[in-house]
Amino acid sequence: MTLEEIARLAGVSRSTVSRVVNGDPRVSPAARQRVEEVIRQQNFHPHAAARSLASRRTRIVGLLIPYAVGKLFRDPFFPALIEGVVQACNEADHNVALMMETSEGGATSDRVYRRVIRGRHVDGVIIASSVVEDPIVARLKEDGFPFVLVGRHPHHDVSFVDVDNRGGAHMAVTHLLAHGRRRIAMITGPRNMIASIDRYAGYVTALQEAGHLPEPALTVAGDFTRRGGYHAMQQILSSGVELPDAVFVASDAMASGALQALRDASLRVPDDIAVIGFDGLEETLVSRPVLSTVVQPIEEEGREAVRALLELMEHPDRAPLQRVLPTHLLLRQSCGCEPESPVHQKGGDSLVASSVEVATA
Amino acid sequence: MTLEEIARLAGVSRSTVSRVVNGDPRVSPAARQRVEEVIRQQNFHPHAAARSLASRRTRIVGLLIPYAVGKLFRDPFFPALIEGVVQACNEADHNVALMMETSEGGATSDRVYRRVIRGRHVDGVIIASSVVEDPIVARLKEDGFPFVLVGRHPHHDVSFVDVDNRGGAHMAVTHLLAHGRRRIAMITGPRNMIASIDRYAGYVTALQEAGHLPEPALTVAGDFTRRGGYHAMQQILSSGVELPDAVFVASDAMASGALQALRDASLRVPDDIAVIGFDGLEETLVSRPVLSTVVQPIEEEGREAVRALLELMEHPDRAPLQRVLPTHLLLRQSCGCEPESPVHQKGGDSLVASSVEVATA
DNA sequence: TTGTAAGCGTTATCAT
DNA sequence: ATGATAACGCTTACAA
Repeated sequence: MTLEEIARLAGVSRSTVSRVVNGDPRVSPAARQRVEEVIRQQNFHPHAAARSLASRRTRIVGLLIPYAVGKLFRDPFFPALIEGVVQACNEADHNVALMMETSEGGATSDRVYRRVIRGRHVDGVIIASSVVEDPIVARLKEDGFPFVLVGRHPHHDVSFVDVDNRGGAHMAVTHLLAHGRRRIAMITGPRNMIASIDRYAGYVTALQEAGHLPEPALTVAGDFTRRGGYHAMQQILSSGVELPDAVFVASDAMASGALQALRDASLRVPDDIAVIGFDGLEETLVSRPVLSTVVQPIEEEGREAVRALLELMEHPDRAPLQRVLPTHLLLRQSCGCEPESPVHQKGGDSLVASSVEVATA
Repeated sequence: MTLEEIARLAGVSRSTVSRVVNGDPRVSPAARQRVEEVIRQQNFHPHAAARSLASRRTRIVGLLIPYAVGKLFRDPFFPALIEGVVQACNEADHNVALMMETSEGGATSDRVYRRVIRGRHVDGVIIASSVVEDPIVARLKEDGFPFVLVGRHPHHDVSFVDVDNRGGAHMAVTHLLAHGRRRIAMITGPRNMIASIDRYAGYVTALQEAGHLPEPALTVAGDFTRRGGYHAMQQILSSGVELPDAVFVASDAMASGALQALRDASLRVPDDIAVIGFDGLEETLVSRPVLSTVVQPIEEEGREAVRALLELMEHPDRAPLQRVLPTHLLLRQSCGCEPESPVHQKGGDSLVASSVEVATA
């Protein structure tokens, strides 16, 4: 079934059918109705490749998971991001192509890049969770290919959507200080990820504003996994220096591991050590005590990335779009805000969308 | 840059360039070399849409996440499956399009279906985690469109890749019986998912073989989430009947919740109640006590689904391909096999690929 | 081994 | 408002 056949059956020309399909207003109501009827009868749908070839756009958005963050792909962060991206794409009648660099050393990377980007398989690309100085950025810029980063980029001339990592971290640490905590440790993410760096920066700033200096032995890098958080916490506990009375952890998964390590060390949370995490994903919020955390709007970030990309594709020489979404504190047991209770908290139900407001569940 | 221009620069015809690009052997070494040189110089890559239009294949595989399982998408099961799918696609120089039904009632569903399937946007589809009698199956069959289910289907005429859910469950319950447990409860997954049904069947069979009858109050359905497992366990504990001495849980996420509920109820695992989960995903294995579980090869399942689909696309009228991958037991603390230890276990490191062999970490 | 030429099913431009 | 007609960039018989 092709446009041509529909045209014949409806007694009009190919062009008219094309106009109907594409919602062009320059069609008489009579013709439109006849064509639509035939289309329905024949259950016709235009051929994607033919369309792309003629219109020079695929209506496909690429979602690239760089190799560097592939190991984190099992973290619920990515499903959340994907959901947001797909949702926005569905609304805009676009498709999503998932690009993952599955082997190291850039072998797959290069093949995928050539096939997908240079082969014009997609109209634009969203890069999930960028690492510092990812070479793909330079390559895309050079090729003049529309792209949006999830996670900010130091250069002023690239588009990105980010969450306020620094502000969120700052709020969390300031909150711990308000609880009277003075020796605040931090478990960061991988050092090559910008989000890690920003969260650390917020931690440092908050301490400095309170007249404290971050102590090197109290900052340990994890890898965003639960196990990484466990080991990082152990490392802090066994560092030989005076124990901290609080710890800010750069992801909920790591915070969950840290809680485990504290339990294994017979330390009470929040009595001995208060804990605040980062993410606010439902999946990782359930813990004993219930985790206080910095909530970031991941799905919204995905949606926003698509919106930005579509705009960039529409107006290729528009100035770079840079949007930072607010984070907010969700205060519960692990920081000492809520009393212990034997029932599960409904995390996420009372979240509000503001960077300064503090929600209590 | 087009084939035509490459041809001109290399002093050959369009066809020759096409042959070189597609690895056709009918090209003289001299010509091939010249063409390859020009292609490299110009950094040329064939236009995907033009290729698809002429060859009538897109080299795109659709990965469909039905709406019914969308809520489970945050479970690490899906990232694992996706990784397997993408990996196999990369190897075969195919792309993967992610299709999710993001709104209920089949609205998005229908739009996505028409656009992607009928618009020949993809050459075939992998359906992730099928529910009982998903209408999409009938539709794909009717359209004669190549597809593979992840998770078995009762009909003999559809292709699928599955894991041995029933056998895995059977092993787990039999193992609990071998530990001398007699009142074995089960927390199942959603009742409309075939995997849930199969795991329950394995549980029932194992009990029956041992001369026990499954007790209704000891079987509760969860939703595959941690919170669901928590509540299901609570329900079992408060059902009024004699407490079980073991519980088989249909997913590790739920098992993790169940462990929490047991801890909150001051019951000791495995002393008072032994627990075995299902999944074997690294992410959910970390717990106190370390979880014994049925390991299923999810990534491999994804890879295998792609292989089956590619074969089906190659030979459209081949008989349906049905492949069931083995599961195996990973025995650790929660069933009573390993002594308690304060350090984290390295889950997944010692896994073996056999349905009967029992691995101890 | 190489080239010629006819599609593939649309969109887009230009008349009418 | 409608219809010819020329792209779009490639694959694929078929011919040489």
